[in-house]
Amino acid sequence: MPELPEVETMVRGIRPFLAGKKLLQFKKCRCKRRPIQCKPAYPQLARRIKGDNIQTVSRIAKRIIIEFESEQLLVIEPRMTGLILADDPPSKEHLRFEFCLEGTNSVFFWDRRGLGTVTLYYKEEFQQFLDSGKLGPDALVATFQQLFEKFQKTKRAIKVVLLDQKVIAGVGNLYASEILFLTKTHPETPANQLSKRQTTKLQQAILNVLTTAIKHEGSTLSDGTYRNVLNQNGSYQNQHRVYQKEGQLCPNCRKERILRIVQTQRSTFYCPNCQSK
DNA sequence: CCCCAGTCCTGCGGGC
DNA sequence: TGCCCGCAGGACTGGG
Repeated sequence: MPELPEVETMVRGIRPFLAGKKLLQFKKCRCKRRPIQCKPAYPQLARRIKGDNIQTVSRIAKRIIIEFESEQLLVIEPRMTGLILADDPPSKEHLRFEFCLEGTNSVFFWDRRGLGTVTLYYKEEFQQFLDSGKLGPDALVATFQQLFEKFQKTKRAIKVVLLDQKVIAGVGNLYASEILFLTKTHPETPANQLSKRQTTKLQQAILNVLTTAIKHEGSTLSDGTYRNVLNQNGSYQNQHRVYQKEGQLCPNCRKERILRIVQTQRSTFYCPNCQSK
């Protein structure tokens, strides 16, 4: 499940294949399944970028941003199982789109569950979206002050708040548990009960966990879905301390076992000893 | 406005 | 052995 580190790894991987290249065609693959959500609808979307030159490839939170010379932005959200591949895809069955490029290999968007989305914006239109506040600050640049102000405004559990993309954008279910373990914070702690000192620690842990995960090219879980653009596994799953470790001894205190609870229909993992209320 | 349950989707694994 | 059901969760929708 691509979160910020996995999407960052994808972006770094496809940049050499896409930046500075002419997009001959953005081709929809023959796929019998329900098509990926596309705005504007295909083929209008493809028509607007056919023959356009790709200038930059970047990332905001869990979104991939491909900027064209025409000042349009193609924004890809991989969501649960979407992958960008510069290699042969794992199965043709779930191929969704092909970037047909001039003088180089194709790049593919592959998505098993098909929950991903593709949206084409005009530059100013995307800026309006960013200004609307629907997306909070990117997790790698969010400041202590931004976090503390938003935490103060809600008594929702901190784990739930970390997943709220309006508060901080880029953290997903996996990294939220890992981050709270590092700061020894109970996941059910009301956000407005976090002190300035605890919030400072949390902000540092967010940076620490996400940048370390980027260095390890993200996490490939047991379902094996996430791969980098060359179809290789990430390795941060080997550094996981609590995520999917229910029943195992806590790697910190080595006394208690990791618990799993459900918060807003999502699993949370924590150590009841290290992360006491 | 705030918050949460439901929804989309497919593949896997447990239980019978 | 094979079928069925529940579960995985990112982000959006609707309703209390």
